[in-house]
Amino acid sequence: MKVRLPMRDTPPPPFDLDAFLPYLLNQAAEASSHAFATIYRREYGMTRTQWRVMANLGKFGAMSATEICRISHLEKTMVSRAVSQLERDGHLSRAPSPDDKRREVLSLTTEGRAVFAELGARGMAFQAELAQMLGAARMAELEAALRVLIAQNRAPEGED
Amino acid sequence: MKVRLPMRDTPPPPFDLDAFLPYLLNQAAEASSHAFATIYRREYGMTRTQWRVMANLGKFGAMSATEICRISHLEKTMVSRAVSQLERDGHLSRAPSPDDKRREVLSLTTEGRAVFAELGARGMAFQAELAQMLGAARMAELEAALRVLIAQNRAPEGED
DNA sequence: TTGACATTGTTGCAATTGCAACCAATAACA
DNA sequence: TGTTATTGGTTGCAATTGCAACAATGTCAA
Repeated sequence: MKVRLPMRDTPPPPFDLDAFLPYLLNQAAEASSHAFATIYRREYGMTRTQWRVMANLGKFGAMSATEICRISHLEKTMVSRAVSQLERDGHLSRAPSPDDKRREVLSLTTEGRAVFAELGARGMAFQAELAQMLGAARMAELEAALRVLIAQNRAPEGED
Repeated sequence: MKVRLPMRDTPPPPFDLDAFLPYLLNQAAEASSHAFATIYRREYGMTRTQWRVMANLGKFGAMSATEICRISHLEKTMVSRAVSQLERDGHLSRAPSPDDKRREVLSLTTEGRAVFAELGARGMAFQAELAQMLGAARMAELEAALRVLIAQNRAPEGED
């Protein structure tokens, strides 16, 4: 049986990066996104930012760049450039807002919607694969935990 | 009771970026790392890569840059530069490997170990806060799920 | 031994990023 | 009104990134 011996001080447990949650999250994010990122990069010539802009327009319909910024938590510079490229590639079109001449209403073109439909379908298939790795219960738990972390740690609107 | 009506085709469920696991993981990673990143950036003038290099040297002791690359999954260019900066700032020192004149054995200086001890302690405190947000059970579940995703999705050594 | 190939770490360079400055349009308000 | 502040979006520029090329060293078989 264990006896409590007198000791000067307990050595502090060493920090282990490989068990540090932000690091694990980052590694999991990179690993899990890799295969899908390859699809929209190689097959559609899109960057991650372009894909996110398209995904938001695909889900929510027409909206302005600033709204996309708020929803997607992307820098407005990146959104501006992604929009230009998506427009150049015929995936979206801009329309001046009638009531506010500063705004531009962005919406997917027919071709953009087609690309979104394809990528969306493949995204859901991909997600199904991930769900299979974990099992449905674990997957749901994971999603819930991630939402807690996001809600509690998200920087409050333009901090830092 | 629901009756199966004849229909042309069921509308496919739309893709929702906000429920896409890679996206959620990325958002959770960014949100959860933000506060801690601020610490090593602002208080120690270190980048994320520098912190990771230091964390690995702190845990494993002396090792070469290439070994750090393998462990941390960082590009060798970034490691090379991070090492230069850490050396410039007195956090680590290089020693030529006696048996292989190409290699350099890297190790933290006394000062580097002190910084690692401080940051490590704060990292563990930070992790404890995160654990409190989720509860111990959820936290353990989360970690397990992340390890599964990493193991199953990690690109097999220099793919792409 | 030599010659082909692999490995370690650095650097050149082009592409990406992000902050700040900017322009134009609108809102707020004295 | 006129004046000032705010907002939507773009662009300049400096810093960061990452791939490819590189020099130096090491390995191994002919």
